[in-house]
Amino acid sequence: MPTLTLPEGVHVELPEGEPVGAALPKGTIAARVDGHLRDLSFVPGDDAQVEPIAPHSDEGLHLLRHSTAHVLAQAVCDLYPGARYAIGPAVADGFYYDFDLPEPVHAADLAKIDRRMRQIVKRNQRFVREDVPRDEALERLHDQPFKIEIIEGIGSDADETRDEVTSGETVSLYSNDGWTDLCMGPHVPHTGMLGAFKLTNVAGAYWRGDEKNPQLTRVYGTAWATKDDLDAYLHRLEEAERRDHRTVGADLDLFSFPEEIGSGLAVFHPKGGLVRRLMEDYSRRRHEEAGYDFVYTPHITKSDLFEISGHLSWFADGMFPPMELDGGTQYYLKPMNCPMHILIYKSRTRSYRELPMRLFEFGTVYRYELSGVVHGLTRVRGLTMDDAHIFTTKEQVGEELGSVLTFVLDLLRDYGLDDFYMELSTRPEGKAVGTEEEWDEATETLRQAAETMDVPLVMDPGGGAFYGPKISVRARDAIGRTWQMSTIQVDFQLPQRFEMEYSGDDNARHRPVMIHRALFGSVERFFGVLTEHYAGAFPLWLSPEQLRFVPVADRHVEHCEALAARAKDAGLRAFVDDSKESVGKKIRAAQLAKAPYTLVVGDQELESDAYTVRDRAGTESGGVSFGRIVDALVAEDSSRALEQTDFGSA
RNA sequence: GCCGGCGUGGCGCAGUCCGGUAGCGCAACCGACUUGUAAUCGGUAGGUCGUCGGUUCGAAUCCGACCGCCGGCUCCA
Repeated sequence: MPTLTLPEGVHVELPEGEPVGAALPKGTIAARVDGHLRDLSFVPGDDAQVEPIAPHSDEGLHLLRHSTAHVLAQAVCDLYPGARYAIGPAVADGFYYDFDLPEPVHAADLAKIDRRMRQIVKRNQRFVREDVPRDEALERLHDQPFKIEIIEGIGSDADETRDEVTSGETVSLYSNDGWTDLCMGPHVPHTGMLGAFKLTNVAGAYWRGDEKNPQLTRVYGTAWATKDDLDAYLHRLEEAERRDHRTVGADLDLFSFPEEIGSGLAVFHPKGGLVRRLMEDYSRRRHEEAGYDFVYTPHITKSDLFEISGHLSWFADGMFPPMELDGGTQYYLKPMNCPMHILIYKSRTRSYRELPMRLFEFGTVYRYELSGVVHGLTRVRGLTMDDAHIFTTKEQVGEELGSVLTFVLDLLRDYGLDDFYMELSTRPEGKAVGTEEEWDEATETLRQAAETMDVPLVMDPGGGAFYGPKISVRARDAIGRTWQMSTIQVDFQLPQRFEMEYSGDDNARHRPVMIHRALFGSVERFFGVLTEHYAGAFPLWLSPEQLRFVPVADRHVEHCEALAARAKDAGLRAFVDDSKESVGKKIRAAQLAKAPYTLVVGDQELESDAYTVRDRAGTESGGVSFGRIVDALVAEDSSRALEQTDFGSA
């Protein structure tokens, strides 16, 4: 009977034929053996280097979630005889399992499946691994066509799952209580180690992610190391729901999507329009200071333009269908601004002295997004890009990219986002124009610029646009979600397609390089993200309303109006709530409207000219003069502060 | 586009399974109260039940198509 020595000095005896995991110290699941995540029933020998995996670690959670997925499949097979199971991996925050079922599963059925899963958990069923020849596996899973398809694919050149555990000669099966699944493992030792899980929803998903394949039923769940972790996660979900820009947008009267206009086409109401204008105005100001020139271009164009650019051959499906004139000429709504900006460049011959040329436009474009993907303001069919195209010489690209990145991060911070990472997306195989050398060069230029920033960089292989690689800036919001914000792309292709040129100092003609960049991406989407980031409580400089007056009685309205006029003279957005409601009700209305500051004005204030400031948190500060309030708010507004002013307690 | 769910006054919902011509709360409007930091009281008005078609003596309710929304999948220049 060999003995295994774990790093923390724990000795484990290996009973013949028993999984080691069961004998591991409490809180330890599976292990890392010689650098590989392993099922301890297959530890190669007692001289192996074994590190226990903590349940809270990424690997620990992965094991937990994948094992819970097995239990889910087991429960579904019990409850739906004839069910065929496909794949069930761990994913971020949880797991899913895909099934082909004899009858549809509805959200209401999840409770039933959950109960069955908990029975299985209670029985402490061992996860037992067997490595069997392929023929035997095919026989044992003969009524599971998806598993057969996977087994037949194992070991082939296209198979990426192959490693030294799944050799191709044999395949590994994991069984508990007679239910068997094809699986690389590893798993937790037994089902009793699971429990902090919850089935969350049921949805359709294509087999192997291909829309040409049949659609399966996917059951999603979340699983955590402890009940507290699970509760914390569910709480985060609730918090995200509370911040949902679609709800907040309706509650605060910011925007709507009238059905009569069409799917994915937003209208901004006065308050939302004001916030949007404040966002745009600041962006314009900064772009002007950074040397951008503002241009305007039409919304429709003849098909020629997008034939030259290549958009029509790659993205015709994503464009609204053309309008055809009598002569047969086709006009399209523009899905991109770049070709229009290129034509501005091409309107006359250009000199190297004019470069870099930076053309900026809040350009409204239309994209025919599939009906199922339209989502609030974050995925729409009509959107306004804060789009700029920078034309540079080849020599200038590196430096320009560096300053663009600095500019972008700086500006995003002003809007209140400061936790970033960058993603470098490379050539999409089979969906790209230009030579591999050009792509390598453009990618390398981007990488070098990105590496000068003090922000982490991750790779996104194959994620680039058809004309060039891109850097995406991703930002984490107030509750830790990441959003793709700005994109910066280097493009050698469109300058070629449009035969762009400039005269160099050598009196020869040269081809400029083009940088595409959008900071908000889409103004609508950025608006939605900020709404969720702030949960509707925008910082003062972006708030549609800054100071609200609540008169105690009708006789105080006049004084409030006078104060509001003073505030407006100082450049503040002030509002008097003269509705005939109780003070309590008006305070409540101000709070629900996320008014940054509220002043209740009654007889006391008329006499003393000292006010009690109520902020969004409901904190009251008394005895503040109106002059001081105005000065403080003007300062908070102009500094674009993210925190509210502290007036101190009275 | 695909799978599943859903669509009832401005908003949130009940009624739909078991057809018999709509109800609640908030908001709006009117009146009383003139109010001190998160909801004063009373009253009034407002809906061809997403749209079109079908079944039926009769449809919010059953069937079909379309439009739109929600959760995923696929997609995202």
